[in-house]
Amino acid sequence: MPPNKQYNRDDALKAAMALFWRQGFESTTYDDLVQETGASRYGLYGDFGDKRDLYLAALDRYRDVMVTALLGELDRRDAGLDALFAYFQRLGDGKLHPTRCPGCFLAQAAVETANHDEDVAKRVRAHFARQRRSFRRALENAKQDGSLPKAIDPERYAELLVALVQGLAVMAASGTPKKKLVLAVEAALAPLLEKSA
Amino acid sequence: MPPNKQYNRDDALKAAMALFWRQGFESTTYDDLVQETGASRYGLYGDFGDKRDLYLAALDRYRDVMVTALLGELDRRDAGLDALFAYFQRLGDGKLHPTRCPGCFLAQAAVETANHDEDVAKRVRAHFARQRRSFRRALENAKQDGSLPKAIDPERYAELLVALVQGLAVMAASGTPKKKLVLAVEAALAPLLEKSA
DNA sequence: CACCGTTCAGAATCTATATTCTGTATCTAG
DNA sequence: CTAGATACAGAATATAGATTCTGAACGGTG
Repeated sequence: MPPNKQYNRDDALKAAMALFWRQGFESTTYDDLVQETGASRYGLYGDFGDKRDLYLAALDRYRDVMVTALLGELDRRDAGLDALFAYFQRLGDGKLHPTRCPGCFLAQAAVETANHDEDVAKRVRAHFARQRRSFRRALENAKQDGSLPKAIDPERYAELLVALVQGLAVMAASGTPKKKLVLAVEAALAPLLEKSA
Repeated sequence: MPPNKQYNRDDALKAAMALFWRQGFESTTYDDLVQETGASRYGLYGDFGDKRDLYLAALDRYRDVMVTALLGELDRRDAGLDALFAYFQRLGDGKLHPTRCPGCFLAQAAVETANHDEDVAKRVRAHFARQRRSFRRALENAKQDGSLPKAIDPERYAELLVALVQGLAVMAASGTPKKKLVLAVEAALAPLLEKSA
């Protein structure tokens, strides 16, 4: 056919991301990727390099598109408790998952590949750090303006929220019903709402 | 050499568990297992069956030995807040990890293999349910005897703790320093200690 | 001391998979 | 309309890994 490509690089990357996300790195074959992306082997190798390169590109896309959308206003300097609540609202909505993949791609990468692959490990650490920073800043801003109960320590609590999000990802990935996940989130956010009496 | 086996079935299973735990299912080759267990291919196949069978046996051993030891008195009907705190103490100690594998084998299985393999998924679900039950019972017992702040809802909070533990596993597996994990635990347990004023 | 069953190390096999290669169709440019 | 470059599908290659098989070593038994 083609001096003009038959597939779109970004669409292919999106599809590859979804597939890696759903199946993990090792269980996904290059044939799977060719099929799922609708691209040609030739095109994929040309555009992205080998399987691992494509995986890294998929992780980066996840960070840039999915994580960024999820964090939303929580990424801003002036984010407060509202932004934090909105974040967990979005997390539950699942509207950000048009791909219908449960869990978090980066959490999966943390468990499956970060051990073997330093480039993956770097991305995972950076992701956790970003989350931690966002949560902590929101809590500290809230502390400043007095909307946070005295008992809450921003640094500690940010760490708890980071762990919570990874934990939710694990549970979601293995089919825990959403209702239970919502309970966990409620329990985690409740202490932030108490009267600072 | 041998009408008498040269290796011990239980030692081999222990070693296989540690290896799967460290590397995951797909990244672990049968040769790795032969080497690490010190067993012979012949013996391993004879005793356990194929790679997947051995993996399932390793998961079961993890449940029976590691998880059981970690839960400890928290598994008892009359466990209370003390038992809960002791549990998290042990979790941090790492004394239960002679294998020096960070994270939780079952959490890893949840992410890597539960999707593809219903037998793994069953074990993962059962594990979560067991944790959930233990946590919840301890919290409910505490509520009974008045040692739990009114604001805490046992069901919700148990769910949070389950998610927390999985999250800690993810973070530990990807090299988050222990200090941060301790902060998360402190944040999660603090609300259980407040004056029930 | 010979035999026998058991277990061993490692070779052989068979399959799956990543990666590269080939011939061909297609489009654009001149 | 032709040349040339591009991208395609799918074949060829190469490698890795799971599983099975083989000949030999060992210890018990008569």
